[in-house]
Amino acid sequence: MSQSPWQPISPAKPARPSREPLTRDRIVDAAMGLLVDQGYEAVSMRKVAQALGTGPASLYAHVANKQELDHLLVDRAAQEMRFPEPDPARWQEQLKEAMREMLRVLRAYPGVARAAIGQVPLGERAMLTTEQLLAILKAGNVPDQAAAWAVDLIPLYVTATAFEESVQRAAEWTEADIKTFVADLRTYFESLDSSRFPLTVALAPALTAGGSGDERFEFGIQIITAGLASLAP
Amino acid sequence: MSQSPWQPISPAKPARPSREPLTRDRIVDAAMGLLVDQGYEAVSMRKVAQALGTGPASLYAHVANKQELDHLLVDRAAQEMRFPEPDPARWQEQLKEAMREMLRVLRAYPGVARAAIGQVPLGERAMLTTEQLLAILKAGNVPDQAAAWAVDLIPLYVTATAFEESVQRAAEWTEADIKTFVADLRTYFESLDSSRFPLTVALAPALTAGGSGDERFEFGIQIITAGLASLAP
DNA sequence: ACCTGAACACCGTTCAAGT
DNA sequence: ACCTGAACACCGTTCAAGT
Repeated sequence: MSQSPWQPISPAKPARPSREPLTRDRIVDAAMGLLVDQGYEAVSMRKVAQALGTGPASLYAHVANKQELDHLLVDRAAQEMRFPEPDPARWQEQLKEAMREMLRVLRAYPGVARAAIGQVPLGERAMLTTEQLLAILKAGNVPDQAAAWAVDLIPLYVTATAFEESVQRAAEWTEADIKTFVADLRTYFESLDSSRFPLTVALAPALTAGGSGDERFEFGIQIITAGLASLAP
Repeated sequence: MSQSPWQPISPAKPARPSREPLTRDRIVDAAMGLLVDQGYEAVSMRKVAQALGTGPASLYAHVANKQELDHLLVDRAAQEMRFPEPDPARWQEQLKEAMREMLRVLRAYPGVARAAIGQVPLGERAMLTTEQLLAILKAGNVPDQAAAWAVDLIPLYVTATAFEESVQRAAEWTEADIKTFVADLRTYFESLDSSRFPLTVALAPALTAGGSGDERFEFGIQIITAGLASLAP
């Protein structure tokens, strides 16, 4: 080492703001960091800029606007999804595995679902997930038009599910809070006027079952898979 | 007329703010008015207050917060939904009719879907729609647990669909803008590297078909109905 | 009890000015 | 070309003070 280790040649810097130039990637990194440990609400242009030691205006040289940043977050998450190799003999189970994988990643980044909802996924990585879903559907002989609409329906369902969960998470509910809420809800349903709400009263236990969300989700992907299978020759 | 027509007995008022007392209903009326002619983004506590000739703080005596106002808007819309009388012989078609009716109303109040997404519908009118959906499913002999989860899945799908549409509407796209966008999208899909995106390229026409949304929605409700039917004995 | 003005702690985005 | 400070036009919510 010919160079002094305790003092670089370039002039001293204000310690904090590492003077690496701003890039799209650094902005997305910072935004993802905020999202993971403070939730989607914390992902504002101002807070992202602050995390990078600069002002909000600086971001606009690299990102068109907040919406584009949202798109980039979704694409970053899509990157982590891993789908099975299409196998015609197992396509229905594989479709379910793919949907579970999508939900797994959306749960790992709570808040990404909020950025993704109602968004046409045109990022490169998001489009690769579409391609892979199409491959599984084609392996199952689902007709082209049905497959095309299915790759719209599937992310819509999975994202909406993750979004619902993230709303609860944002309220910082613990497992116990949810349990209490579900129990209260059941009592409330049972207490309704049974001449006006006969089925809500009678089905109160079923309506409040599957609180964790996993069973509900399994039901949903079962419905979608069975519905698609009914269209395959 | 014993009273001077040009000067009421009570002291002159600034013409605009009719001094009817604030009520929940008046607040929801004003919010709904804003939502209908300026979109969901215009529904802020401040703008609603302004429309009522008062300040934002005044609303908090009648409405807990913005979230509760959102719930009230959803319930107001739910009130307009009309469902068919359950008929065991026609339950599948009736279920589709019910979903079309839900979408019809959500489209009539563009923006309500944004307030409804990820929200457990606990308003009285919203719960009546749940009750009526349950009735149709029970007419079809769908098992209790499946029916219970279905009344979660169905509004989730319909609301997510309406939400997607409302995002486009909020961007103030005309019919022609959408046509152009879809055409560009198709060209884009076709131009992709077909070794990485073989199916996206091959299915480009199918992926961009059904731009109006009606065909896509019919596909979705067909999938859901068929999936549920597969669970009925 | 209901209403209000003013304040607090935030947003996204733009723009002229700097380097 | 990239970055910045300051400003613009907004948010939801709270609170002490009024009637």
